[in-house]
Amino acid sequence: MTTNYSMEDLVSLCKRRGFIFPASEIYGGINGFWDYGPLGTELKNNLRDAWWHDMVHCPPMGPDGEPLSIVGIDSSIIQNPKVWEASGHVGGFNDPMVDCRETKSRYRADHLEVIANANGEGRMYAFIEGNEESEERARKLLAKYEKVDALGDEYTTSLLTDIPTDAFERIVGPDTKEAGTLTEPRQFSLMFDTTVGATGGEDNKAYLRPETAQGIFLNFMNVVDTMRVKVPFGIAQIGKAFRNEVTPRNFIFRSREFEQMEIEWFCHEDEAQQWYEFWCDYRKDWWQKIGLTTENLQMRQHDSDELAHYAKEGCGTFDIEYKFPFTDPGYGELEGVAHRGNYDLSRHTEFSGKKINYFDQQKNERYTPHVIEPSAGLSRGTLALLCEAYTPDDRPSKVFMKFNPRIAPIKAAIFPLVNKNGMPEIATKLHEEMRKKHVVQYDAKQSIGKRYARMDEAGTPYCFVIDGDTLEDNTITVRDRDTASQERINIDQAVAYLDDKLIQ
RNA sequence: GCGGGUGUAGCUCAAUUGGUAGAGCGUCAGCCUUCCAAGCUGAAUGUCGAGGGUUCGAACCCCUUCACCCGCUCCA
Repeated sequence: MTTNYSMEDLVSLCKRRGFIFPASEIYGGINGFWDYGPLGTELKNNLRDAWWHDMVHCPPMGPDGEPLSIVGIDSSIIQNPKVWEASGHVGGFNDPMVDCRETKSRYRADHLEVIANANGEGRMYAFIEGNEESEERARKLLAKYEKVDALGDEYTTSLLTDIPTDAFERIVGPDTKEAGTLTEPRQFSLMFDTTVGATGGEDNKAYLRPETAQGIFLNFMNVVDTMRVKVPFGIAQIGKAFRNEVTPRNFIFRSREFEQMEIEWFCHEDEAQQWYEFWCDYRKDWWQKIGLTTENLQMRQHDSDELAHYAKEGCGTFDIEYKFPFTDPGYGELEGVAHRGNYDLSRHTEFSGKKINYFDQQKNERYTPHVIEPSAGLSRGTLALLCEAYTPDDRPSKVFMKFNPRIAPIKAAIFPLVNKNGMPEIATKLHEEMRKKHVVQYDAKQSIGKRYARMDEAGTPYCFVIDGDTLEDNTITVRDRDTASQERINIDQAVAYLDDKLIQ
């Protein structure tokens, strides 16, 4: 299936119908931030609640036929800054980067070396550390520049980071022939920092979490000590995370403030592989269950060179990817299932000096559990649901949102066919009854066709209409969003009818 | 961060060679309407993305800036 609409069409509908707006729009917006409108909030909350229900309150059956044990937490966005040193986010991801103005290439400053004559005068040639081809090229160019056949000992290499910045104009980049094209090393901090306390100052610097996972690791012992859980078990958390992405792009797909739904599944090292496979399969099934179609989903194993620092060992990372309009025919990450080993718990043990492990009484064994992490994007999931639902059609609205009823922002609408002759009274009564259990809307304005069309764009799966016959025989019509077909049911059965349709 | 493009009403878009903005749809109100944006009448909404400059005069030309889109780069 190839996408038959553009992302701009979807963005336009989201704006028009109150799903998603640009953040601080009246001030010209702000790059990488978005606000959820009334319908977008309902949609996102429905996805969030479905996940929480299916993972925490009613988790799946494990391989042994017993339900999994998963508990939830909600940790603080700001933690002690040492957390991010232990996690590897400070240091590992604060790499200074160097850009080449000529070739537009970007390099990590600490991965570049420079070769020059020992007195440090004249041109210097940069190359990529550990890359023979690159180094050879630099040596050749330097030899040519110095007009020598071979470089002797008087030519030495040094780290780019040791070169004073006023000498950069004499450096030739790894992929260019001109000197002075490299920028000064610039810090790319992908974490937002902030200041705790009213007095401010560098000593009070803290970070907005770049992932919710660490909050779970921090509370591992608290949960073990209070919840009577036994390994294997999981801790789930949903919440905001913040990353200073270099290039926010593609609507809410890559934004700087986003929401994650993460489970850290703690297990014994010997069982990690088995659980890893379990979670890969289960999580893909779950996305299908929530309404994404098979042909738009794919599983992709990470190559070894793209693995995160915490996933270097163990069985790697699987991405569950969705075919978004802007990635089509490719796919974009929706959820990553990573084997984090015992990296995080070990690091926190090391950095905090506190005991973080698990004692298995039956086996009489104390160990640091391994972790399988199904980490899903709530924002990205919401976007995938919007993309999946967007259905161009020849009906009056030209498009309708084919949400799975379970996650639809509005479950049903109640209309009097005509706004008189006793119909509004009956419709109002039905609306008041239905809204006690479900998100429903009442609409009596304008023609019935317009009202159906409005609900089509909002993705409301059912419309109940009170008409002339209702006055005679107590029946109403139900109109199905996807087919526009109608059936008659007794008004007394309307609530049960909707209940039934929403249980899936 | 780089290159290209775009920015006019809630949405989609017009506005001749620079002469202080329009349409369709939507929204709202009234009438009318017994099942798919119907009909009639009427209404509201824009500092033309923002700031500066050139000009007698700028939506239009120039500069700066912001946001969005596409391609690089990045994406723990």
